[in-house]
Amino acid sequence: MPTTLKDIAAAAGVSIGTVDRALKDRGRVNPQVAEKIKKLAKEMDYHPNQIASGLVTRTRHYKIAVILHITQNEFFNEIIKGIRRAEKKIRDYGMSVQIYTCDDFDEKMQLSNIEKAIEEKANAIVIVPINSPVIRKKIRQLTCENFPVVFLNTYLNKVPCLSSIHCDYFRSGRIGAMLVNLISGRSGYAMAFFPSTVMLGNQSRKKGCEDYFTNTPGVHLEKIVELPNDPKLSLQIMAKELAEAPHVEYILFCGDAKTALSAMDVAGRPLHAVFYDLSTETRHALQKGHICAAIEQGPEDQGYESINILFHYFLSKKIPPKEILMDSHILFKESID
Amino acid sequence: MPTTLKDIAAAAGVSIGTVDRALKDRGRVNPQVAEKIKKLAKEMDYHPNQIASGLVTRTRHYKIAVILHITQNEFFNEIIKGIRRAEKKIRDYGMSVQIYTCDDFDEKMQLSNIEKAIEEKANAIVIVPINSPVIRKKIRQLTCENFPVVFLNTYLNKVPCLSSIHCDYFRSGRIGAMLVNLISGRSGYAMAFFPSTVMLGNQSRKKGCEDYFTNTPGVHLEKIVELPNDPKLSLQIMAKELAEAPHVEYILFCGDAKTALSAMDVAGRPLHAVFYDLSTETRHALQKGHICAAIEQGPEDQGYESINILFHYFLSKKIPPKEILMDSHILFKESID
DNA sequence: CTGTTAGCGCCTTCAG
DNA sequence: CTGAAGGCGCTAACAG
Repeated sequence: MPTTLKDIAAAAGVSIGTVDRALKDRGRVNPQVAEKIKKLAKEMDYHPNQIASGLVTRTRHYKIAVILHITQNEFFNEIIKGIRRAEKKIRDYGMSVQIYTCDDFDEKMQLSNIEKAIEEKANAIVIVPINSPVIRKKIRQLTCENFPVVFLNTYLNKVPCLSSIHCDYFRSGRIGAMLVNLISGRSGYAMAFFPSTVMLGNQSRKKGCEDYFTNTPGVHLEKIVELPNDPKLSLQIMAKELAEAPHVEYILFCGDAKTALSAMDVAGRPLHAVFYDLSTETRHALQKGHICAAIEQGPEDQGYESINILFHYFLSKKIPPKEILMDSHILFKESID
Repeated sequence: MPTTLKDIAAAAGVSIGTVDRALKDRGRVNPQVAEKIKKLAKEMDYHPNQIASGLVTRTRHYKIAVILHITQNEFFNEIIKGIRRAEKKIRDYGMSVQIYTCDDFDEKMQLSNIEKAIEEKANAIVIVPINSPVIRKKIRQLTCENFPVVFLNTYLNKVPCLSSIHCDYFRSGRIGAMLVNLISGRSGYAMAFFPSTVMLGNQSRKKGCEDYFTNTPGVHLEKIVELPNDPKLSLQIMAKELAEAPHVEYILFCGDAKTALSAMDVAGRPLHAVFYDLSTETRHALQKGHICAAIEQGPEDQGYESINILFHYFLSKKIPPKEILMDSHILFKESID
């Protein structure tokens, strides 16, 4: 049977109140007594019972604000799924989650969402930060005031935060490149289409991709095309690029799957593709053999983990790692049938 | 703020005790009152607070016995890691885990371990069952007596249990086959080496592999070789098979990685291989490019989940799914650098 | 500086 | 059939 505060109190000949204060460094306790208690706790292998603490924590009603950078898309629906799963768990501990959505990449709106969250007494913020001066300044300020901010899915350069959760973009870029090389049989021509590098994660992924191709023989990477956030425009650009480079047979794509599938259709020639993320479309395309592989970047896990670290932070003042990298998973048709 | 029993009691004008009895169907409560309470609970969106229940459950000291089929190996060390992780979590709830190891595939010893566990008042068993009549009979009997038994990593045909946790062997077989086909550039000759089909999971994996090759053009599968549990003997067999089929360039392997790497070395010609599981050796071989890919079959998750379902079973009488399939993950050099 | 106690939500036992 | 009360381990407020 695990040791409790009561056990230690009995062993030390003091009250549980004193033991609690000593172990949690809440002061107001004779240093020598505290020393003795701490030693005893170690000897008796004491670990605080988290669920009992949880019952107490419940009365404090911690609120977590989740601030997105867009209204929604399929990738973020997955992230939200993870957030909801975490929410279910932390509810028993009296913690709650409030999600603030945003017109796509509207920095002013994101800023006002931050302010609204603070007004509404949020105790922490999970944010998909838009890379703009106002947002950067605001978050710097919050972190300075010791307000916990967690970056989700992407991050900001030189802006401090409690923790930053995202996939390993660089590695993800290398994996994508490797897969294209593999499906090509290590020859021929490939083209990569990546989203705007305004989001820093995308820069990193691009670098990973470049790193692989410059260091590995095999398929030749014709170019990396950066696509805008607008689907129609993206489709045009993609179609044009593919038309202008008829020797390209292999594609690495990150963005809205529907767009890419249309562009491939328009191209009117067999194209072998690797897609990032596993939207419904991507899943179907994979099943039907329209694309060769997909790289899933753990959106659900990211969402869950962003809430989970704040849960532990509130429950036991546990400082999370500065950066948490989630795994990417490689999927083929055979993985999902 | 989430609804509590107290809230419902107040709303219904009865005591907490009555509400509790009504909602948990513990009887001894006026049917009409019970009806009213249940309706109220639904309306007020009541969900029992798991951590509060946990504090109470603590006094019951549930014990889970984990019964392995071997002393240890690297794959099972990972499984045990997952079990330990789960143990940490359930300790607060007054539950404990005791692991019983076994001389390799010694059915008599496994049987006596089961009996020992029962004697020592285990409330549930997680077992990697050896496929032998005595074990099958014993487990059938236990399940008949409503004693919770969970199969871990493998299962027994027509032997009922509370739940069975393992990877999707058939799919895992298909994925391995697909990877070999992919790395071969869809031509040439391959050979597969699988462990003894005494463990039913291995049968399934083999079938998945055969299924893929009979339905997919590309590399030709020369044969599937079943390896014994003995490393030295395995090495001999593997070396012999590879020597007798000098045209074979591609290998799919499941078993002790060191054995396979030695055999590949002995063969003295370039061989491109896909290995199951991610032992230290496999990881190194992957990093150094000695093998092309690995398929990780989630041992850590399996271990964790086996304990976790019993945790929920004890905490809230939640019946787990009959079968829980864990994901396999595909790994290349780029996934682990 | 230290001890005592109420209470978090739930479950169980014991009275009524 | 129903209510009251104690207790799980921990925290915090208060009394000493």
